[in-house]
Amino acid sequence: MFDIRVFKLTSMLTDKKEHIMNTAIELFAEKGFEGSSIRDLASRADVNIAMVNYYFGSKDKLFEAIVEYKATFMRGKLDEIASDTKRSEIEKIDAIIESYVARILSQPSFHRILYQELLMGERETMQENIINIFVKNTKTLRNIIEQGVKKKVFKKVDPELTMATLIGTINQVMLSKATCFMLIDRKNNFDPYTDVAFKNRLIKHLKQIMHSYLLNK
Amino acid sequence: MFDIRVFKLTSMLTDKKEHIMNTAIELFAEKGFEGSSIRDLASRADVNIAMVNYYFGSKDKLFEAIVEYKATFMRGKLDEIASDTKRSEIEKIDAIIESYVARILSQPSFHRILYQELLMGERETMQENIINIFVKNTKTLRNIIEQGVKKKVFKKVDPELTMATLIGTINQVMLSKATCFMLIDRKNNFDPYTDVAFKNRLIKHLKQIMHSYLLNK
DNA sequence: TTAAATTAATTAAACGTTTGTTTAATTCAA
DNA sequence: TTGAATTAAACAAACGTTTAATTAATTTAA
Repeated sequence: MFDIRVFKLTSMLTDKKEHIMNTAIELFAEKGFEGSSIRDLASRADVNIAMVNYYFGSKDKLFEAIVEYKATFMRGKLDEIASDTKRSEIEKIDAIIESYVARILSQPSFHRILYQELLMGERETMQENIINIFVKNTKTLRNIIEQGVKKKVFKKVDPELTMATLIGTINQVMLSKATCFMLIDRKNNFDPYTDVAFKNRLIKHLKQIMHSYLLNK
Repeated sequence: MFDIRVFKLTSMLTDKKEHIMNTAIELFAEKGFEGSSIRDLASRADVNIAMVNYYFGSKDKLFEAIVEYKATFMRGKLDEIASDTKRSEIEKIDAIIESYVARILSQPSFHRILYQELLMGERETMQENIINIFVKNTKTLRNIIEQGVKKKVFKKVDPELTMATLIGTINQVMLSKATCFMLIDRKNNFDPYTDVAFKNRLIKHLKQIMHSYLLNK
């Protein structure tokens, strides 16, 4: 009984904070961090303006809290794939492609915020935090490619720019609907974030291009 | 004598407008459009605050003027390559890679602004203008790939996502130093926008990956 | 060519909003 | 009764923009 009530309180408390953060993610993804106001956020989240500062201290700290909060979703999966001894190098690449595409599709707004922030030169401390999220994943991916090259199942490729191709291709179509529509034939009611056929098409393309580029034949 | 004075006046007038625009490009690239204030811009450009509105009408129209002003630099070259009958399809791809990399390196700040804007959902009319800049180039590139596929010198690839790979790879390393440093080994005093060795490395990688993916062997 | 009239460029100051943040009072739950 | 949660109101600062006055340049007229 007591436990339940404590749990309920904590849960509700967290709920409200999380609700603000999730609303902020959507808002920032739409209008950018600078383009979003706390009043706008409070209105959307249906909370008082003062609550944002009450919970997070400031607008900047709200952003940091979001990164901290969502970053955990991004860790783990890649290392799991990398350390799987049953998979070959190219199978690991395939698994990473599927995992990375799925991840972005599950958190498209958050992903856009991260790259919006990376595109800005300002707020260096924020940049450092965001970069740290990627750096680990980057190293893991590079190790797989370098291992494949060493084993001579991969050609002698440029590991770093190969990663740029992999990540860059996905970002190019996933970061904005505008660029996506630019590239593929624009159709009514088409949403790259929810369209399953497009997801599979993207995965297929990435696997094909990586196979033909990486594999020694 | 009279002619010289008229020329000088016109030149200086344009100079001042251009000076404001060029300063704005640098500022927007650093802090984003929303993150930059007119006071900041006026201070950097060493002009009075009112001059921005005097010349351009508003902050939004200044942005439109910048796009209009710089967009001309981006047209022409691609069509020239595409319509060259002396070049084969793969030679055209190679030429486009070199041209596109060179173009971004010559206007890195402007290019960042374009993509910052694409990443935002807001300001739809601006988005349309920017998209129109890319759409034409995109079609030209797609035609070349589709032509290569038809002639069976290229494999049956996904033309649209192949473009995404080409453009996405370049953007991934060129749009922000942060992502660039993330991928390649970070060195002191390294600047991807001016480093000639890095430019050649990127071009080499793109050619290799496109050759191995596109060409029927 | 020169003086007056006209137009353009430039300025400092102020405009009304909106911004992020804080306060002080109040409601709520423990 | 204590402390946390919530509120409406107000804060100063910064925002894009406008104004009205001044300077500079150009055109017009004598």
